[in-house]
Amino acid sequence: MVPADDRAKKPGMRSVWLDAKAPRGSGGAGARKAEPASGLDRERITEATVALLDAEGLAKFSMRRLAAELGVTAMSVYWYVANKDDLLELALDRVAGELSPPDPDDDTDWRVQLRQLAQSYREMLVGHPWTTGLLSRFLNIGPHMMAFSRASIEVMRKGGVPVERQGGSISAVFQFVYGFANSEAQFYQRAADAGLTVDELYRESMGLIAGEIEGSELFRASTEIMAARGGDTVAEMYGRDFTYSLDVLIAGIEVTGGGAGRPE
Amino acid sequence: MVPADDRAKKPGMRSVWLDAKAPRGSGGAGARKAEPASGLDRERITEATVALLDAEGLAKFSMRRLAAELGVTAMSVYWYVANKDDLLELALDRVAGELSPPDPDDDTDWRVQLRQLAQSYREMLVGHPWTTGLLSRFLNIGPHMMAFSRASIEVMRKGGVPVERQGGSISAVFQFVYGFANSEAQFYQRAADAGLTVDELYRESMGLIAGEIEGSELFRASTEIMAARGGDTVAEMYGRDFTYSLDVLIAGIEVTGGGAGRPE
DNA sequence: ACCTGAACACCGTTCAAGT
DNA sequence: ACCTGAACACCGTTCAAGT
Repeated sequence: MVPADDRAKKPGMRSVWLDAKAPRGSGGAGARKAEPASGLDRERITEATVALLDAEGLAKFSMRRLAAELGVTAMSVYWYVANKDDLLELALDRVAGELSPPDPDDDTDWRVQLRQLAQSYREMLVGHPWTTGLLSRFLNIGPHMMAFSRASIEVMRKGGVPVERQGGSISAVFQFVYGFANSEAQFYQRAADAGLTVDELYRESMGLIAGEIEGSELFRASTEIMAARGGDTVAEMYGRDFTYSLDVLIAGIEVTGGGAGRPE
Repeated sequence: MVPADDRAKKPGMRSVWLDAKAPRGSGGAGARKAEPASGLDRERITEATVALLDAEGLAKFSMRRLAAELGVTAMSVYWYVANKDDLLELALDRVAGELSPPDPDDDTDWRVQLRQLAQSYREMLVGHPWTTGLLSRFLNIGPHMMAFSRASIEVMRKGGVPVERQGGSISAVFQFVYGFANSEAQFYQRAADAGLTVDELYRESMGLIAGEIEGSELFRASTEIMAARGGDTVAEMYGRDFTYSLDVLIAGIEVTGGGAGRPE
C-alpha cells in the first residue's frame, strides 16, 4: 500500500474528496486485511480529530497533539492522511453527517422544511465552532455536505422557486446562516475562553463598550434595540434574531418568485 | 513610555480597541516627540501588515516576515503592538476605513442606500480576502466598523423598520454579505494559488466534480442551474447571484415590517 | 525610549531507517 | 505495510541586555 499523499498535486484544485483511491478501511466490500499494529485508521483518526477540535478549538489543534492523543508518534498519522488540511476536511465532513436533510418524499410545506434545513445547519455550526473557520478555507464538497445541498435544492424546487433563482435563494439562506452562526459561535467561544457564562460576558462587554468607545451614541442606540427586543438570555436573543432574520429571508423568496408550494 | 502590552489581561475580553492608552503617533494633539530611530510607528506597521496580507494572504503572514519587510528585527514590532492578534485587528479596521457609509443627510431611498452599504462591504471583503478569516475570529469593534454599523442602523430607521426589528434585519443583510463574499473571495484565492484565472478554475472544477463524485445527479442539477442563469464569466455570475439574493432580502425586510421609506 | 540576540517551546513535513 | 527518530525550516513570544 502506498502512503496517502500519492496523488496528483494540482495546487488549488486538490481536496481529499477528489482523491481517486478509496480511503483505507472505509470502502471496499469484504476486503479483510490484517489490522495495523496500532489499530489506527482514517476513521479513528478523524474521530479523534473531531473530539480534539470540539474540546480545544482549531487554534490549539496540531498533528503532534493529535498523535499524542492517539498514543502514537506524530508521523504515523501521515500514513493515513496526506497532510493537516486534508485531515481537517475529513473532520468537517464528519460533523456534516449530523445534518438532517428532510425526507424527499415528505410533503410538509417547503417553508417549514427550509427552516428545518437552516436550523440544522446552524446547530452544526454552533455545536462545532471550529467548522466556520474551516468552511471559510475549503471548498467543502464532502459527501455529507453534497447530500445536504441536494436536499436544499429539492426543497426550493418544491417551493416553486424557478430554476434560475434556486441558486441565488439557496445562497441567500445558507450564507446568512453561516454568517450568523459564526458570530454566535464566536461569542460562545470567547465566553468559554474567558471562563465566563455567555450572559456574564455579554454584560461585561456592554459595560466596557459603554465606558471606552467615544461614539457612545451608537451604544445608546444598540441598548435601546436590546431593550426593545426583550431582556432575556443571550441564547434566547440569538434564537429570536435568527428566527426573525430567517423569516425575512423566506418572505423575500416568496415575494420575489417562490410559488405557493406548487412544484413546476 | 511603556511597551504596548501593558494592559489588564482579561481573557476573552481583551481587544486593541479597549486599550485605554491612545495608540502611539496617531492621537495626541500637537505632541511633538522625537522620531524613533527606525521610523517605526503603529501606522507604518499597520500599513505594512495590510500590504503583506493583501499580497500573500493570512496563512503566510508572520511577525518575522513583517519585520523583515520593515527592515527591522522581529522583536521591534512588539514595542508597538502587544501581539500578533492585536496587529491583525488593527489591520482589519484599517481596511474597514475603505467602507463608504452614506451621508446621513442624503435623502436617497433607503433600499438604494442599503444596497450601497452591502455592496461596499462586499467590495472590502473581496478586495482583501484575509478579512473574512479574521472577522470570524475577532469581535471587531474598531472605529471604522463602528461607524459603518451606525450608518446601517440609521438607514434601517429611515426605511421605517421598527426599532425591535432593526437588529435582525441588519443581521440578515450583513451576515449574508459576509458569507457570500467569503465564498467568493475563497474561490478567487484558490484560483490565484493555482495560477489559474477564475474562469479556468471554474471549468476545471466542474469537470473534476462531474468525473469523480458519485451523486452526479447533483452535478446535472447544478449545471442546469448554471446554464439557466447564463454562461458568462464567474465574476458576472457572482455579481448576479449577489444582486439577486440581496433583492430577495430587501423585499423580505419590506414585507415583514419595513415601511415605504417614511421614517417614523 | 527604543531596539536587538539569544532562547524557549512550539509548529508541519520530509526522509531514511527500522520491523 | 506500517511506524519511528532525527532533522529542516519555520513559528510567536519572553527576557535580559544593549544604546
